[in-house]
Amino acid sequence: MSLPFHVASHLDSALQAAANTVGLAGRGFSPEVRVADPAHGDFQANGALAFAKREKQNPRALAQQIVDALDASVKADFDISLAGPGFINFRLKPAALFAWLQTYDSEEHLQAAAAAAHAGQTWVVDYSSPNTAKQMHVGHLRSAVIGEAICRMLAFTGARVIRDNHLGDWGTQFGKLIYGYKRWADPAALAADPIEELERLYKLGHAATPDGSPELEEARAELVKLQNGDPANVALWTKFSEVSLAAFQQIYDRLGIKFDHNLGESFYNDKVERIYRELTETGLAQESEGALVVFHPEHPRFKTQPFLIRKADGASNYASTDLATAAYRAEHFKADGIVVVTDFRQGDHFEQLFLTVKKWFAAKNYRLPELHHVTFGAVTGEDGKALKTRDGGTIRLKALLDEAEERAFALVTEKNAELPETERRDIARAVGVGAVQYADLAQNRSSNYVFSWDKMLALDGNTAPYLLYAVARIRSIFRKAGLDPAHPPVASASAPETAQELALARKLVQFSDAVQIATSQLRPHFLCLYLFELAGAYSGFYAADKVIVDDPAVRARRLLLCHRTLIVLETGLHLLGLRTLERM
RNA sequence: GCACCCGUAGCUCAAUUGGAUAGAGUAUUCGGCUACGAACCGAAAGGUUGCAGGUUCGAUUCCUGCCGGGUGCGCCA
Repeated sequence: MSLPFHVASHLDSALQAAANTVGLAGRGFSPEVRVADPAHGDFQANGALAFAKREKQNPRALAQQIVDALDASVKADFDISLAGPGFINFRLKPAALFAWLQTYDSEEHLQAAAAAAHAGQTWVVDYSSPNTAKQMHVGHLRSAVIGEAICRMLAFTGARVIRDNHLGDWGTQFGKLIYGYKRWADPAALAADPIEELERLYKLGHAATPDGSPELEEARAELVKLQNGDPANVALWTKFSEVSLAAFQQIYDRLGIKFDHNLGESFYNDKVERIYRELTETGLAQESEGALVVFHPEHPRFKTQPFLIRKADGASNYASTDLATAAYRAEHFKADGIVVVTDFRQGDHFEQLFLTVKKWFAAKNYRLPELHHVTFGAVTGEDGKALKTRDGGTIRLKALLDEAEERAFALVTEKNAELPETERRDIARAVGVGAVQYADLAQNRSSNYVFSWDKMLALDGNTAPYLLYAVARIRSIFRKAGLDPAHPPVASASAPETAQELALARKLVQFSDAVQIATSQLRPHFLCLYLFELAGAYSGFYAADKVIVDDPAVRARRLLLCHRTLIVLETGLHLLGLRTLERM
């Protein structure tokens, strides 16, 4: 007996087949299988209700018919019952739970099983995307953290993932920066903290070039020289990009992020002529007040709110480069899916962009990838307002991560003073940064996110420390028993028996469902919620059932559960971008 | 003015997209370490899901109208 990885879709197919044998084929019956409240079962099928309503049948009788026709293997694996107006409830029998746990016995095997979802597909994920010559601040956190988790989930489910950092590395601000740089650059400061110095020079340049001033004309001239390939200005611009990327990478290293490409706006600067030409010749774009714009007549708002793709002065803007970017990703990377992770305020822009891309690609007969704008809400302080430092300044990402590590270090030292300092520092890095990442991922990304040190570093509740603690406790059992968790002695293990063993096993089997829903909706919080529930089931099991007991059969049975919990927790946390620990 | 997001227990959040008695954590009150990490576990209590209608076997979810908060709407990205 062996169950497929994704039990819910297995049940879905079985129910569909059963429905076909009782004459429902081709009549739009859908089983609607989902994870159930434990009070009712492990999985439930709701499809009989909707179908019976539409066909004016008795839903309960219909459900009974379908259940009767189910394949014998399904009846062998599940206790099946009808409830209420026509719910079909499925509860996995212990032997079936055991079979599943035996099969999925490592991170590699879990991944191999999950890889069917996006096998053979290429997905480009555009996230983080800071502006060069500027510090990364707290506003950049969510895109980086959510984007990386999405990359990992897509890769885990079989996709070839291309991580593309769409840098803001082009535009009018560089004229002012070069203007400031040429007058006031401090070589020592530039060597010590280049971004800090570039920000200072930009502010000076900006202040020195007010609207209508001759200084502003000079700054514009610097920009034109840059755009025309002036060697000195191009060299400066290149230097700005290089030092910026080096600084960004220090942040990315701490967050476990490594981009495949840094194709910023500058990369698309020379690829916009084609956009103007093709959108004009397909009739999508039109001249309006000297600019080139796209209207969408079928849209209530975009029929009058234009999508401006070329400014009246002939210059490109981010609509033009984003259109070129979509084409490049579709053609050069052969993307099946494109995900752009930015805050919700850019919703209008991407809605217009995607509408335009769909019409443009259709008109030219280009293959259209799936297009997803993954949005998220603002990060606020506990007062509900934008997160700021005490004196009202912007919180830098580096400072935020430093503080997370310091707070975590104080906690680890308080709880585990006997560990050597180097290990406590290492633990603090994983716990502190992990707490920041997890707090961001654990809540539905569409709402605003209230930033609270105390909540994210709490050791109970849906937090990184709670999950990392569960991992550390499992590893501790193996360590104390002198066992290698990579090779658990579980050959003589048997099916789960106690209430806590069964509850834990049931939760483990639902991992596939959690990955599926989090990935298909590009919402990592579904995975977080699952991992929290799994860790809770493990803690309940841990408190009730001692693992290292004399009875070899009981011991093997419980070690198997410990081991499978360990791999699922670690796999899940790695998918979220967190590092897991041996001790904490 | 038009549009989008949010509004759920005192607080911070879930609710698998229309399913069963709306769930967790926290705070409060009890109980549990001579068992592998008590950084834990168990229990109690806490709700007119912003308000008012509507759709149907069933609504936190969909529709309409209000009320609050946030955000966006031609040459920044």
